[in-house]
Amino acid sequence: MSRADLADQTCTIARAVETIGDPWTLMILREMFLGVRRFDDFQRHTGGAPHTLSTRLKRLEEIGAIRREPYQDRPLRHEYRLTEKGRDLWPVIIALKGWGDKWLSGGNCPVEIIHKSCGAAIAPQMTCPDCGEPMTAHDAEPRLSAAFETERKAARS
Amino acid sequence: MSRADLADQTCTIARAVETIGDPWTLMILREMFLGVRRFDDFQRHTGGAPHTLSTRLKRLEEIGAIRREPYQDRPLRHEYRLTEKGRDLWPVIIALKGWGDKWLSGGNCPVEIIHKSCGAAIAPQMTCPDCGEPMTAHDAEPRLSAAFETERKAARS
DNA sequence: GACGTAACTTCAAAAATAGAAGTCAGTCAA
DNA sequence: TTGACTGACTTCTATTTTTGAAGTTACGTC
Repeated sequence: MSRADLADQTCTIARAVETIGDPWTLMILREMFLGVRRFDDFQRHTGGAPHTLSTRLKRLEEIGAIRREPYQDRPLRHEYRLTEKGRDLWPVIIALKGWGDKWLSGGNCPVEIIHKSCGAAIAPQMTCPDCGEPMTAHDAEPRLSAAFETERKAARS
Repeated sequence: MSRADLADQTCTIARAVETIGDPWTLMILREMFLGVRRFDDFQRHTGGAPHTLSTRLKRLEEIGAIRREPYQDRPLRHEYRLTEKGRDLWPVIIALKGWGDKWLSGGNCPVEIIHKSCGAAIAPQMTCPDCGEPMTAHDAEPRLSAAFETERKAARS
């Protein structure tokens, strides 16, 4: 099975992974949340090869996570901006940052997140929207739909 | 710059991306959070090539996110289990799931998360640990450390 | 009119992935 | 005791992807 076939799976995690779960796409998203919008800046800050970045940006545009907008005529130049769909990826980047800060930082974390409304520098947390308690893997139990369960059991290749 | 060099960056997001930000690693993690522990089951459920999965599992073990443990002698067989470092990746997978459910599901999401302590089927949310409010990209402002800011400006290649 | 800039595209070489087949240490059934 | 089967891989080759350098286009500037 090739990576592209993950998009056909029932599981929405697999689809999300296929769509944005590659290193360079994630790096582009990091940059976008830091306010970067232009091709050359993506290159400078991520270090990715132009072709690689180009394919990723095209893909993100195709799926509607970013849009390409002119910021000047003569010569015509474009910049990339997050759409709502793209901005909704913020928790993914923040979750990666949270893990990186805790386990890979060696003490210093170069980017702080400020919560605008309360002004605190924070590490955002996953919580239960129902009872408001913070959650970790221990507090959660996955429940598969009947159809998905059947599909998984059928997977004997 | 090759993908591996992301590990040397100051930014902890880049490091996290280099470590676990590839499609097959993420798929393995999804499976682990669903309770899968054995090589052949990773193959069946992710569809990844054995060699690809093998390298990813080795890497995850190297960094201490999973450990390989015997579950029987004669013949000796091993299974993979998440360590604390690995379990801490739960928010990453949940964030991907949240986005996938919202934007790619086409209505039905095959896996529900049950919050054990309150019993509700929920979509975990990023919140500010300081004031307890739910957060999105709009509510957050990144603040770069002085050193990191300098490093970024220096990146004119 | 030579140089610079932004946003790419094209190209060849190197690296990674896919899928099939093979390996190894054992169990189980006839 | 031969032969099939299991689980967990490793090896192999063909294909695909990525890298990094160089080229392109359409201007503005000195």
